[in-house]
Amino acid sequence: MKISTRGRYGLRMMIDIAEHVDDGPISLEAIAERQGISFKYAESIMRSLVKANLVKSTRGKTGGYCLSKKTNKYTLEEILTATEGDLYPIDCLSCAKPVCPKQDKCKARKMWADYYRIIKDYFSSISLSSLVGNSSFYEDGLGI
Amino acid sequence: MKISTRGRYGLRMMIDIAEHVDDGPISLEAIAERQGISFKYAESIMRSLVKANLVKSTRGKTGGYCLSKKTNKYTLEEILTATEGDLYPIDCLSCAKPVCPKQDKCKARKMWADYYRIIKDYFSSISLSSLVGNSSFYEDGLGI
DNA sequence: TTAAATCATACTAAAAAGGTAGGAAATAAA
DNA sequence: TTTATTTCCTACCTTTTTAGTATGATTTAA
Repeated sequence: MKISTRGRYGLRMMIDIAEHVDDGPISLEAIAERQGISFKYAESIMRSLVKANLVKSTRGKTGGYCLSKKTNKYTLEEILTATEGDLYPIDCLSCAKPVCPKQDKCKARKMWADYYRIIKDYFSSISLSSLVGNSSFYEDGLGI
Repeated sequence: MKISTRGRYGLRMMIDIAEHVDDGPISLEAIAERQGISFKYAESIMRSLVKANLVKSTRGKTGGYCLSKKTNKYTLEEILTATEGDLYPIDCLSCAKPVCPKQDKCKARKMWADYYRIIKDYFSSISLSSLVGNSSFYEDGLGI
């Protein structure tokens, strides 16, 4: 039930970029430094964020990373999914996984499905912007 | 973010006992057999349930396990905590763990704390009885 | 041309998950 | 009282995942 460091660090890295959004491309070295994450590990997490199109990279000297949209357009759901993988509590809820043979008789399945819906809705309801700066979270909603 | 097999199997074992609550002590062999869990692994999970006082055991011939209270008095929160460990998404929310030095500056902490509250409330609101038999979950509430 | 940045692949170590083995202790029934 | 059947206990093993590292190629502004 724990979230991994990839998810936690990835979110912090996104917050870091968001807080320096006016400084042009942010180098990974700066992000890793500020966040206290090793450069190499941060690099591997950042690649997940790039692949998910959550950040844009520019290579070469003065290169770095910047956001691909406004901070209030990001949900934690997409950030966590990109870094952590899907949010299913159990694999058999995923269409991508083989169907559980006991599915029809399973007494717990609906409970897990409802649980998934709740946490997905929660993370979808929180924008990156609500975690940035001094905004004390929940102050501003998504899309504002 | 995945729940482990201990949590899932533990819950199914509890459901199994609840469904055979009138048959006297239920042997682990019968439970493991019905649930398709290896005897030895089921044994290790069951010990967690016994230690948490969720089930009572009787040893010797004709021994087995039975519930220590009525099925509608169990919440999934206590069953999952017993088998899975605490439900904190991140360790630094736990009093038992060392305090995070960045705690005060952490932009994500409140979000994680709220998340924890939501999932804890969810599991606390669901009784074991609501997963037992043909009751299609949510039909009966806790304490009914 | 070069320094500074990302990109890409592969690898390793530690921890957690998942599961097993063997035997001691208790108890009802023969 | 013996025996079969059950739980209890400790220790161990294997596999998977997590967390992190190493090396070098590629890109690009200065």
